[in-house]
Amino acid sequence: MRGEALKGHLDLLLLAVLHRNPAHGYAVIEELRRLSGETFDLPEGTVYPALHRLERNGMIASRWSEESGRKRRIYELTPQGRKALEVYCDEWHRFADGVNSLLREVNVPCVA
Amino acid sequence: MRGEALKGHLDLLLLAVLHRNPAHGYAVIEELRRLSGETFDLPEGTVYPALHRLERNGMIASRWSEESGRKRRIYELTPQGRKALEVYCDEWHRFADGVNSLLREVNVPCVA
DNA sequence: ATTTGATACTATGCGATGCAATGTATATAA
DNA sequence: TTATATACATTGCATCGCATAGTATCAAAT
Repeated sequence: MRGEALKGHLDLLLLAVLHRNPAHGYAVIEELRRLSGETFDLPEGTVYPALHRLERNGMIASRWSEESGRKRRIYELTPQGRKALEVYCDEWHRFADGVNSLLREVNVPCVA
Repeated sequence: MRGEALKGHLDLLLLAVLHRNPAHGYAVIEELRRLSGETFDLPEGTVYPALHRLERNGMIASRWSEESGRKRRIYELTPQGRKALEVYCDEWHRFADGVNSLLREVNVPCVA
């Protein structure tokens, strides 16, 4: 997966994962990989800064957790984040419909 | 449509439009709007530099055309561009499948 | 005849973003 | 005790969409 493909859709993915369950950063990465069918295997340098940004913007909130001596920062959606997720989800569908519509119209010869 | 959503997918869209027919920049913008169901209404500042970049990378080739006194730069796919289009198209489908898979799994409440 | 709007291209620079790279620290298994 | 997986954080680069600004032509409206 080329990196640029993700741009502008990462927030949707992260909010979606956290909508399922509150989780810490490392778990988010794993869940993202698992739930996307191994499609998204994001590096920490991508996910951690993005989580910080989402928290800074009030989309998610975090608390420290210490289970079995391990420090983890647990993130969960705020009400605002829940709303944003719906908006992003709508935008995603309109975007995907637009691309698919175009590809259908021009009859692009995909390998798949 | 948020700008960032487009990132990393613009080349696919442009190559797809030019796969249908050779066209000049302005026409590409109109075709893109029309064929996407009015979803993509891209500014010139987005499309022209992108076309230049695609030409620089050997994906498309251009020639000047002067019909009815109007100077236009007509772009068309190169063989390399045709190949890249197939690759991008594959990547798009994997990407979209990944996102849709995730959204399904987490049961995101889209408005739509 | 002149203004307006659509057509058509070019170039510059900003802001946002994904991520490679690097560093720290702990738990567990070999 | 060495290695591996877990877990977090930060810095800076490269890329990219696009706002902005500028030039020029043609058609239609005033």
